[in-house]
Amino acid sequence: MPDIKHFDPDAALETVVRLFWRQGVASTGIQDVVTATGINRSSLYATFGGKQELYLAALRRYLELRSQPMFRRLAEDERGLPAISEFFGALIEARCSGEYARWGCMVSNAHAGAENSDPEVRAVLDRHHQELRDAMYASLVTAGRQGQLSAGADPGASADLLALLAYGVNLRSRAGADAATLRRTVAAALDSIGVRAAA
Amino acid sequence: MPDIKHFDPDAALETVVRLFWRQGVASTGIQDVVTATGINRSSLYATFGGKQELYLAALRRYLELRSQPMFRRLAEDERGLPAISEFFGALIEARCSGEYARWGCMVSNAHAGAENSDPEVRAVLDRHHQELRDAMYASLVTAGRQGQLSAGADPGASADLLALLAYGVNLRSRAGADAATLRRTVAAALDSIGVRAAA
DNA sequence: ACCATCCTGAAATGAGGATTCCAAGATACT
DNA sequence: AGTATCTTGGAATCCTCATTTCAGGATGGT
Repeated sequence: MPDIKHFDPDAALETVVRLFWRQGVASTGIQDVVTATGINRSSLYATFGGKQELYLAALRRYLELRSQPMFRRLAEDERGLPAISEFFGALIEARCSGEYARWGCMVSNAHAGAENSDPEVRAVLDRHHQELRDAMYASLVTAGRQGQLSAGADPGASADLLALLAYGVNLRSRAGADAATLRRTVAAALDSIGVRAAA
Repeated sequence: MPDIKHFDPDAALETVVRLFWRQGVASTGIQDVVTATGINRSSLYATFGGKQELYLAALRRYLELRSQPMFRRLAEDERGLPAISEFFGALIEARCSGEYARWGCMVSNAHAGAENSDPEVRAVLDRHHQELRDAMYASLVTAGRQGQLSAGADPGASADLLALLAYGVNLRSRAGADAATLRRTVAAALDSIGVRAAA
């Protein structure tokens, strides 16, 4: 009976993700969204609700479609330290070159803004951190099983360390950090965790 | 001949630092500044210029009065690894409890926002990073002179790593990260750099 | 062909944003 | 005391913000 939507909500939300990702929620107006998506204001509000709900939907989409696939791949990779090395390699590549260069990570960016005081946003942030850390942990346990870890290394603390390192990479890359330096830093971190010359 | 200022620009700027630090520049209005400082709009603009100049002045003040003293203390401390450990201890303490708990670091926060596209802001960010890294490096060289570093450790790469770790601590603490976990993570990082049981 | 139902476009709303203007007040030197 | 010079308070400006409203258009089941 009713009329049908004249646009694809999924494609629209992807466009919104990129807007909020690059500029942050506080610096992005609804007008920017209207212009970028080509959707009318009314349809926008009818489909997604207000700006806060739109941001939340975009943040959740980022977590699900951008972060979690990387986490899963890392956690399920059976190679141990090389998997972690590859994870960081891909991260630095994505942060420093290509379409999203210098955008940082949408979730990391959310940590620093005023949006993190919203409980629902905070929940996404915590979930992101938990899953990142857990993926690191799983990969480190795999590495340990294969004798890749140095004697004193604690997988739990190392997972925390590597997770925090990822946030550091995300932040500094947004301000123009050199990819080669970031790679060298990550290599040193992995080298200090693993048995010498394992990474 | 002229009338004299009826307020203390230095105290006012300190108030502004705290506003921008906590809420970010995009979420802080000039009205907020007027209310918090008690200064009139006209005097504000006559003294500091517009919002962007005010933010820059606040950011530079933060770097000079909050960051640099910590960096200097670290660089000049002759104890080596214990100095680095103490630096992170004080950092985590400041980020997780007391007056500025959950505010993060104003410079780290600036990395994630849209303000980082301003070249003058970017310059402050780069300067902050350079000085943080250099202080770490100096302290690591001191540690190396005293035989506190493990055989394969490279002071340069380790300095990069610890600097990025600090950004991670700043970010995650703003989203409510547990102080004990952060301490444990830092301890593990230092442990992996130093000779066993040195930190 | 009808019509209830939803979608769309553009304008309207009202709050809040940064910035400027100006009259009135305060200052310190002559 | 007079006056040039600066500060101050508060209103005024103009723009952008998020959100709502509503008339008209499109849809698909009957």
